[in-house]
Amino acid sequence: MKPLQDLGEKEFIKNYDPAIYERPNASVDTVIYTVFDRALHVLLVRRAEYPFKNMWSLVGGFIDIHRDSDLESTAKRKLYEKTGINTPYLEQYETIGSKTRDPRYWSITTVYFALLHHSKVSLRIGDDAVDIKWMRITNNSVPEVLAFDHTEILKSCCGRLRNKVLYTSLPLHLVGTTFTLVELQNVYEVLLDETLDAKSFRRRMLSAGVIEETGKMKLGSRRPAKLYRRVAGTNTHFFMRNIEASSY
Amino acid sequence: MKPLQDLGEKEFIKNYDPAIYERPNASVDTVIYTVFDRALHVLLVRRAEYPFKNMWSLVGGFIDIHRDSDLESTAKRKLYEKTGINTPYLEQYETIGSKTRDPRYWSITTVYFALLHHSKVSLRIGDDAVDIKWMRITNNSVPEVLAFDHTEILKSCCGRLRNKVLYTSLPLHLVGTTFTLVELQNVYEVLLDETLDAKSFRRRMLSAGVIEETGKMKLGSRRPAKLYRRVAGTNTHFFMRNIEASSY
DNA sequence: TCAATAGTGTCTCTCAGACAATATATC
DNA sequence: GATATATTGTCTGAGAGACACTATTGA
Repeated sequence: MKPLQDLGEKEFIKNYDPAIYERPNASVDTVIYTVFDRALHVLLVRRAEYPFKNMWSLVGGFIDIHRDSDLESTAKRKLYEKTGINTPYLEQYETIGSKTRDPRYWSITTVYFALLHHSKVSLRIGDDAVDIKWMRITNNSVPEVLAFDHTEILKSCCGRLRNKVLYTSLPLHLVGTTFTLVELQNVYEVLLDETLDAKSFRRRMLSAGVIEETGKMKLGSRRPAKLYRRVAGTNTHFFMRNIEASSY
Repeated sequence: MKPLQDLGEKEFIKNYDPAIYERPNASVDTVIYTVFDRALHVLLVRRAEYPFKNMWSLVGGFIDIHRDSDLESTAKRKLYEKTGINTPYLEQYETIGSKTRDPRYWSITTVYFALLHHSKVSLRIGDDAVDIKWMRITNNSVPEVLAFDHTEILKSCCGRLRNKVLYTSLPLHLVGTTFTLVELQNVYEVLLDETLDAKSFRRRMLSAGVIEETGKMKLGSRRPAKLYRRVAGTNTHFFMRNIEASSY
């Protein structure tokens, strides 16, 4: 006869009652970025309920252990509810967990950030919010006090984004499916809050092998500009050298 | 009289019963790295209980909402239990959460990695393990199947470490409090699995301003070598250019 | 033809790689 | 002095910045 302390794995799991331990509450928040009007914007919702009722917060919510198969599913579900977008660029940023960040309980949130082109978005308020808006972020400062620790999270996440722009092709996800190099450069400039040299910028992007000509031109300004697209199947490019931003 | 649906924040929180929602179970795992015998090593413990009883796993455990004030506290507590070290270099790597990664429940784990010099460590088995060991990692391959999804986590974490070594001064946390440049170079070489040019390496490290001479020498080989230390109060240095590893 | 915007030519600078050369200890 | 290890000198090359220059359109 097996001793009690060695019931075997299946038996152990069957008898395991998770409710006997007090556990933190887990949620997911996503910093949804887009660029328009020559500025970085973040999607915020105004909370419908306590705590922090009526305050603006990041887009997020609890993990629904029946609907969500993994963490990213939670992020995508909430993001889809608010924007109607299914497959944005989504990257896990960090996880914050502490006894004090939520007045109700020991709380964990895993923060993602999403990059998307605003043209694809149709904003929906949903049932956990009373309002939704794009908040303009200027000079890396967040002009509004958000619910929970979201102000802090947003600030550090913007720092991370800004930093990654120095050595990656991430901003490709903030322009449309086709774009001119000037448009792409503008996005880089907005994120870095700094003007870039056109020649260096184009050399860098074109030699990275992440974009290709569509053969079409964008008209409407003076000289028409070549339209590019992302090369299908390429991942984010990591440059060997940073953009040497003057203010760093 | 206030309507029921607007009791106010304090009242709302007082009446909030977290147990009515089914929640994921949250834990923290830490990939504890050190370098000796010209190889990267990771600390593993052999699990005392189901699930995955007797299998090797990363150092980790549940968040104790009464003892741990935040996520990093959990990581530090478990790390201290196993190594006796209080203040290693600790960096959050990623958070994995899914319905399937733990056979018992929807499970989340936040993964940290720690860098330390093995001389400071005194291994202790603790009460959730039956054994503990440094596992040698060769050529970025993990030679053992670990509990849960820890094999996968360890592999990707090693990739991240290796990558960060190309553009940061992280390996400073893998050498002793004083060290020679040759020792530091050796650690870089082990992590990158590649020999580096001494002149380039020294130029890079010395111009970064993160190390300083102690004035002492390390004897014992042929020509004595200058001993350096980390400059107090400096953070990890991010180089503007990567080490141009030949195999990438 | 002019103004505006797109796009190029080309010089310099910095820092990584390559590798020969030098320095300082023990034997 | 021979040898092993630490450390330096210096040339080359890639890719970033600077900036003047050319190209292509609409008005």
